[in-house]
Amino acid sequence: MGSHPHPRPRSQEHTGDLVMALARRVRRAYADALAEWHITPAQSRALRVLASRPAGMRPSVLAEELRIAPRSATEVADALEDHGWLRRAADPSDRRATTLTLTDAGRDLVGRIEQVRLEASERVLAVLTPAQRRTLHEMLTVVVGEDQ
Amino acid sequence: MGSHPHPRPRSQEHTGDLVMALARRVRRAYADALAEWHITPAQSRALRVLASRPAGMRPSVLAEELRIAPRSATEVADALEDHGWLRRAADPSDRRATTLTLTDAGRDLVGRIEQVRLEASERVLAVLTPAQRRTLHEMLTVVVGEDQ
DNA sequence: GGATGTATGTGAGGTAACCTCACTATGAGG
DNA sequence: CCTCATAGTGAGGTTACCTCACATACATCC
Repeated sequence: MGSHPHPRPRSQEHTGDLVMALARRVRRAYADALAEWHITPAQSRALRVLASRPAGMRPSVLAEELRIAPRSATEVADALEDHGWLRRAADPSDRRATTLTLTDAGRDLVGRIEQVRLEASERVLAVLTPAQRRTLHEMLTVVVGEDQ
Repeated sequence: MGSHPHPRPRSQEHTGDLVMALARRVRRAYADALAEWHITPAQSRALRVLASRPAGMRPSVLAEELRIAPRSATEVADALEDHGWLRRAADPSDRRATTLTLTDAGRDLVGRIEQVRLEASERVLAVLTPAQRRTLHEMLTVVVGEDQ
């Protein structure tokens, strides 16, 4: 079962399908890169969100950022707290609320994750010339750019 | 809470992240397009695989194509059969085996799905010029092209 | 300064789409 | 014919999400 026995034509697929296929490849590369820390993609996304914003984020805001239900953000925060990458604290201004803050270990991890993700991304796109990579990056920025 | 209060810079994200962001958008567009038939993405992928190959495919081959466990292919086939889009039959040459064949309704559905998927894909990429879309398509073909 | 209504985070429990393991029925080779 | 491999599937587990209900706390209006 070593090599696939069907060199199927990719050319009939439309662009959206190619995007999905490439994304699958990138996702796999990312997952491999994250495996050493036993971190899931959702958790790494949460770490990045937390690092990109002032400390003391609320779980509900995290949920909104990750586009998941508030209840699910609690679970992601649980996991990160178990790993010691995040600390919960009471919000002094609202005693119902909790604040989420990265620990030093967590902040450190975000940097290292970003590095291996970047490398994984570059590995996937290595067949393109540098000029093509720039063009691709620009076009994707345009398409993804208009918010929402 | 209507519009997002943070026009965050996308420019710091690397290309792999942009690919993932675009894929999320395409996936959502596809899912919306498929909603009217109550079909999941996995089921639509299965339909396409079945349509792209001679009739009488084995569940194990379907599993391999979809890169899921054989047991999971059984479940996908169950769902498609429940919808009336697929028929199971005994394989005359091997009485352990089952063959999967699209019904007329199933084959018809594949065509209509392909149409709405194409439209969804084009809608997402509409901000690009036709020339840019061609370039993007070519580059993605190259990147995705080398099999495996 | 209570009553009323709303917002926050989380416990409890559900679901979809995958998984592994074990089993039955069948096929293939010595 | 005895052994071993293979095909499909039942049983049950896992993961990452979900909804609903609830305790607590804030906000407002009389």
